[in-house]
Amino acid sequence: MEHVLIEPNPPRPERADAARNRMRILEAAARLFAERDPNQVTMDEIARAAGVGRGTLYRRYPDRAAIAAALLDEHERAIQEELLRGAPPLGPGAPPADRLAAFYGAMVKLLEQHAHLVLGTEVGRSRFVTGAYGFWRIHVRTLLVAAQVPDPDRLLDILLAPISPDVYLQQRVNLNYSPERITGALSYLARQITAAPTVEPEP
Amino acid sequence: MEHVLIEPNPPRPERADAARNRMRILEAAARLFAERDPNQVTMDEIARAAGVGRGTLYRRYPDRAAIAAALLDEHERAIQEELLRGAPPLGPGAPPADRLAAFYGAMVKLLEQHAHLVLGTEVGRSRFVTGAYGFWRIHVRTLLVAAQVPDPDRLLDILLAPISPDVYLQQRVNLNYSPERITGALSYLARQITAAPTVEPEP
DNA sequence: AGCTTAAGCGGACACGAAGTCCACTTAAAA
DNA sequence: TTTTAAGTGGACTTCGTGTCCGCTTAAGCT
Repeated sequence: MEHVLIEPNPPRPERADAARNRMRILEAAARLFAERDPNQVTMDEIARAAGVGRGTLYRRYPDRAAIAAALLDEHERAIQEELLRGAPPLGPGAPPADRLAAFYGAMVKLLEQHAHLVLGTEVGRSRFVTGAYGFWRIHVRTLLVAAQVPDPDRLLDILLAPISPDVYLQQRVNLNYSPERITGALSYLARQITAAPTVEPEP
Repeated sequence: MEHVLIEPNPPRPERADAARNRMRILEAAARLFAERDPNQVTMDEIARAAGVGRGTLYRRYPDRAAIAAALLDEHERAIQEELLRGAPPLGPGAPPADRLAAFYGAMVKLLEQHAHLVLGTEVGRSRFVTGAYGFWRIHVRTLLVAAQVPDPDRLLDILLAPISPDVYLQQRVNLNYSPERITGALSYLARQITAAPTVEPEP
């Protein structure tokens, strides 16, 4: 007996018109998201801007968040690649404190360009279930372990909280802080958190 | 010439039926918010649960956020009072590191009881424009100044980010961390951030 | 007590967005 | 060319929001 088929559902290649429409949708959505608060952009608008029917849009993307996630995907992948195999201090080789600071720097750069999009991906509590969030989490964990921070797990979500899109926009837009200033603050946080503990942990 | 009237609009006392309905609304909303995700509770539901018409509800509260804010108000006031005039380490008198840790502890306690409500107050980016947020901000600033942290302002929103309701619920519900563990992590953060800087600031 | 007035009330209504459904079209394999 | 099913698009249903306006009633005045 021979297993010719291993994949449970052999994925048919995408049809030509489907691919064309997918591109149209992504382009139209990118444009709309850029010029306005993504959460105010309606699915209908995106469909019309893409020259596509509602049904077509919903076929692939169940909501705005899915579209924003698709648009964000490549940028996030690029950073993930650099974290794993790029040059220090972002990639391996530098001390944990420097790498953590560099990670924050990369996230600020990402947010500076695409904060709208990241905000657009947030539907309810969705941020934490994204694949990307899990990746950042693991990365930070590795760095904290390397820095010998006690009980690193409890700190992960706390350290990722400041790079949520709304906190970033609060600092950037409402308070008019420069990206450099925010990066500086996060570097400070990175160094202080990876420094030797000031008090002994409970016995 | 004598100023008899200083207040520009002498506020008439609330009418009896109005007061009664306000209480009904608050009670009904508290119940609904407690048993379900506040953002899924509709204004119409609240009105019906309170035995009140839609118009009556909208007269006082323009949206869910306003109701949640009203419900939260007293609790937040209580904490603010303690921060200003309570016993150390929450109130004045203790070292800044301890006070910051105590502040985090108080916020965890608040979130533990009313995370739903705090979540309910969030409509769009509203969190940062609340009066309470401004208060926490000033308080933390005072502590950082006392601890001689360099350029404290840049750190304020970063240090408040971990006590946003969604980050708290992510740790508490999704990850099943105990409140004590979260408090512990935040205490660690408080101590490390107020400790002497590990590297010199830029010249 | 009766009268007056405006705050308060509540339900009907208009509007807009979400999401579904299904008959038609068309790419691509046979 | 025929076949087939993926793909399309727009009409339709459902649901929540917020407003509007005629009626009710608390409370001040005489």
